[in-house]
Amino acid sequence: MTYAKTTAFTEEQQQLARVAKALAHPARVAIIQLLATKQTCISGDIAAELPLSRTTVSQHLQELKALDLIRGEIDGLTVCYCLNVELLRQVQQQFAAFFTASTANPVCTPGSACC
Amino acid sequence: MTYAKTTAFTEEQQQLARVAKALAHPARVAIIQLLATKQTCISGDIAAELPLSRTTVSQHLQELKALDLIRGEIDGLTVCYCLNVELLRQVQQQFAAFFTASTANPVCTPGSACC
DNA sequence: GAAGTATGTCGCAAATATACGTCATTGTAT
DNA sequence: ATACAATGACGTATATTTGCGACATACTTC
Repeated sequence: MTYAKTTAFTEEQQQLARVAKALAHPARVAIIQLLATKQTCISGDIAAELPLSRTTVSQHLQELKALDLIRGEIDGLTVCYCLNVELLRQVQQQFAAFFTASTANPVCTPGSACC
Repeated sequence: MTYAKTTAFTEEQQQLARVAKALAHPARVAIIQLLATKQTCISGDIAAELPLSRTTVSQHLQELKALDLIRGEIDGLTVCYCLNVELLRQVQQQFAAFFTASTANPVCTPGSACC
């Protein structure tokens, strides 16, 4: 052990990674885009639009719901899923802050003096 | 087989998911943050700051490099990793567009008439 | 050239993600 | 009540990710 491992990951890093993981599958990206544009957001309708089986889509819905990015409302026999717009805006801020911090003041770029 | 699977995932959805997957691990988030702030970006130094073994960090570096989010320059015995700021800005735009489209005009929110 | 250092690749084990069929539950309609 | 529809939970098979030690390579230094 030539190296000392001093710091663990910050809560901020874990939070960003958690949300990124939720978006790390095309189906979940598609689900959010669907919910943003469709008037109806019934579970079965969502599944019908995706090239995956209904149960698989249901799983993806549960993952998004577990992070509270979407909410599900039971309406009789069907379930209506909606975007948690408020949380999505917060997440957007987090990503924006992360990217801005990463690109704002590049001290080390290819060819620069740092290396 | 009650459902017809008409559409596959768009290239846009896959691209966003690909980048999101790169950010879906705290170590990779931490690496990007490190590269953004440190003057030096030598592989070994990066590994020393993370609570992971050197080989594991090397793997995460390769993953980021595969997406061209970071670049590696061999400088004699050491390797200097730098952010691809240009690409990061593009990615930031992609995420911003995605989130904005998702939150801009919420037709279906909990309690609304859509369900 | 011999010794030492920095790095990436390889192989492996464990954990996690993905996809889907089957089933149980719950509500609707006849 | 009986039959049917929509949904999520469960089990399972396969694929991918994660983490790491051992090794190979390449460069530096003596």
